[in-house]
Amino acid sequence: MSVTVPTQVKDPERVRERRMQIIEASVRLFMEKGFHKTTTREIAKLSGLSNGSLYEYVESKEDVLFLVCQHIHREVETKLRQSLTEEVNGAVRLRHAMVSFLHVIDRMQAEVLLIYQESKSLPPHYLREVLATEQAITDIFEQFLRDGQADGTLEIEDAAIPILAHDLVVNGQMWAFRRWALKSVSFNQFVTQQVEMLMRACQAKI
Amino acid sequence: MSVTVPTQVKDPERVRERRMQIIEASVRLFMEKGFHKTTTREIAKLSGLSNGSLYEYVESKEDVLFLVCQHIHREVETKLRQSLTEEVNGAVRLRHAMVSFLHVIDRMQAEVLLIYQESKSLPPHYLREVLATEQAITDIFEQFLRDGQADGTLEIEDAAIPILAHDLVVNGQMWAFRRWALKSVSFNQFVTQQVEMLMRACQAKI
Amino acid sequence: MSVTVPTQVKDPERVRERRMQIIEASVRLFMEKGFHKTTTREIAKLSGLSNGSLYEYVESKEDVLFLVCQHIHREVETKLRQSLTEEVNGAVRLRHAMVSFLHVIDRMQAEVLLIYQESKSLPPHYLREVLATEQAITDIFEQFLRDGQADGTLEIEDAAIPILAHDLVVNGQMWAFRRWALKSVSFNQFVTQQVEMLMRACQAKI
Amino acid sequence: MSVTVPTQVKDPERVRERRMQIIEASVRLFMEKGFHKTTTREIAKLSGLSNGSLYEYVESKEDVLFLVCQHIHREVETKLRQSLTEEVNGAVRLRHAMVSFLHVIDRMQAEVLLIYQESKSLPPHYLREVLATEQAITDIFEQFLRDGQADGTLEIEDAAIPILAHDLVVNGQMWAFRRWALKSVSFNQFVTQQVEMLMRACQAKI
DNA sequence: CATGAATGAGCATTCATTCAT
DNA sequence: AATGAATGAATGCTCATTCAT
Repeated sequence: MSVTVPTQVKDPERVRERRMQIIEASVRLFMEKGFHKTTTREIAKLSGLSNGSLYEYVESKEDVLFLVCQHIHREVETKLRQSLTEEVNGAVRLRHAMVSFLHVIDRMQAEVLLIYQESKSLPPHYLREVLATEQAITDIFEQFLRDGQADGTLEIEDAAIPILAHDLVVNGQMWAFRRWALKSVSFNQFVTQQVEMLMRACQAKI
Repeated sequence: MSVTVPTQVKDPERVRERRMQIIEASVRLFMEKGFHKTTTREIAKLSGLSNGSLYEYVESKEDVLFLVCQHIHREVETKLRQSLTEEVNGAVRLRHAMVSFLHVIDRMQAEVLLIYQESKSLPPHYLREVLATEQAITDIFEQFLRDGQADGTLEIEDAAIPILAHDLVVNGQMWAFRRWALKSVSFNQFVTQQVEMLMRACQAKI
Repeated sequence: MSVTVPTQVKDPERVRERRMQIIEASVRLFMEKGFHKTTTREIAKLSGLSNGSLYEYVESKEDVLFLVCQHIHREVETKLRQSLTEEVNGAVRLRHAMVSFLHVIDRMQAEVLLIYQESKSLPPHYLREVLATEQAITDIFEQFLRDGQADGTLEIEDAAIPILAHDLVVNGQMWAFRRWALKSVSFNQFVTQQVEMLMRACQAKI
Repeated sequence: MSVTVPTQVKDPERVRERRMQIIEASVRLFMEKGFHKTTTREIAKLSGLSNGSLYEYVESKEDVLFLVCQHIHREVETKLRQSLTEEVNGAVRLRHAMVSFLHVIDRMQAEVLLIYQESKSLPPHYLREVLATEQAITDIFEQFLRDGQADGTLEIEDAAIPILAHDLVVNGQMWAFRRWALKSVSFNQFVTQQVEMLMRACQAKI
């Protein structure tokens, strides 16, 4: 919401465009070699910008990392919210949300992993923002848990809700960051198992 | 198991000693500033070694990171195994294991976080080893799940077991890597909620 | 006199105006941070010009420095000449000139310092011009010394005159470039002492 | 006295040696092209050091400038003090000191000029030190002025003394920083004229 | 075995200047 | 005449690693 990356360039349209190039290039590079092993020269080159131009749209390499994290998070959040339907009751809504979430993560596996691995390299004020977004995603699930609790389709304690919300998110993101261990599990299996597991965990009345 | 870090020094006792110094220094430094922002000079200095000596016990900075990850993992695994009791049935054993695991993670929060954040910087052959240990820890839980399934105290499908084991591990480690979001949750609350949640998820008969 | 700074712009009035903006901005910036640490972007911005426009009125950053030095020198010379009165004899004229000069330097302390510190960064052909102006100022004093020598109110050798003239100028400028050491001396004290000292040095018959 | 430049190297003898190389190279380079236009690469190369080695003996380019200024000042002060003889009275001592000072400046013309032109680029804590040394040199003259005043060989007011001391120093350094204007004056002429002039200014009784 | 000085490739960033619009 | 985005060479500095002593 609040934090923005400064730029020397006045035309906001151009800034958006160029930053998109920068983000796309950086996502690829950071995935391949990580943030630290990627040089600003590589970013510039793959963005189709000159060394100097890169720094017209960004003030530091860390700005690039933030731009990337922010972009990914926005995409995750947007896609997640898009697929949220107005369902009959809390339990069903939660189940749908979880399924949607898993699909988003599957499609954005590499990006989710990137945030997991590199966001710690952000300077504090950017990190705060990224964590806030992470929390915002968690909040979505928290809401559904409360809904289900309220309409009686989920049987959970108040105290459990925030923790459960994090469990939901983390168990979903696991598909990205424990990929190495889940090679033999198909996505469909994963979805089924995780959803059923979580429904049991919340004692869902279907 | 297999992978070892080469050294120039013959006396294995001395190697063990010196590496312990290196590990202790590095854990502190990596926690404070991360792997990339820590210099080998700092590691040497805090280890009480000279720049050159460091490289007698290690061939690269990445060797140090591996030593650190390995050490932490060993400690986690040892502590976890120590606290595993021979309990009556699978469900109870699982519950105890989970509680123990959470205590280990609580005591080693920073170290667990370190592995989460830095292991990606390991060269492939070291990474493989670290992931293998991670899997070994997961396997412990998998075994208890199977035990419980076998003796009927847990009601779970075969296909769910590997995924559930990862859920258990990840939901525990969450205490370390989502610390920022769990500031208002006490450790006891966390333990209670997670354990109960997982028991429900496994449909444990007590 | 001779050297001029090239421009792309035809209308000389506009050139004068814009360059005045450039000079004013640059004086401030050079005083604050020095020539080398001031960027052309800063100059443009504070001048109210765009990056590109700056280069319509100037061909290089060094042109700006020259413009600044020239402007300051002109002001010094003008103010000095304005306050020169037609006095009875050489000694009195010299004394008046010195007093006037010291007042000019006091009022333009920062500017005088700027020339002292930055003119060395001028390209040779500009530097020559600046030194010529510096000499012109010295020449004013030289003339009064000769006048005094001629009318017998100063008792000095021919050979001493050029050196004495420089002494006068330098002992005056000292107020600017040794400010750090003269913190505890008031301007009036300084004037009195320097003037008396120089009168003695020239063996002035009042 | 107080301020020292940090180094990574432990052996103080080696530090002294290497820094001497650095100073000699830098003096040449700074004289030729000025501090800002000299690169650390050039300094390293001419010092016979590698890029990296330079930074074992120095922490920044500005450290080099300080080393250079300090070295020059030390040499000036040493040479000046060496040539100070214990003469009969204040006036004679002052005269001798002035002559010695002028010879030092003549021999170290370029170095004196360097300090005049570049010391402003020093970071504040170094600049303070350099100005302190400059003051120390001035103090030497101040002492002789006081001596002469005390023994009656100089007829000057108390208030005049600090200013006169600065005049002496500045009128001497003029030989270096107004060289361009004194091309036609021989050193001997300069010495004679300046010394006589200053003796008159102090109303010296021989 | 230990030391610590030396190395030099590598990196993020800056900035005077140009030029298409 | 004005604008401001683009350029890219240049620069100060870092740091993992080596190696002579």
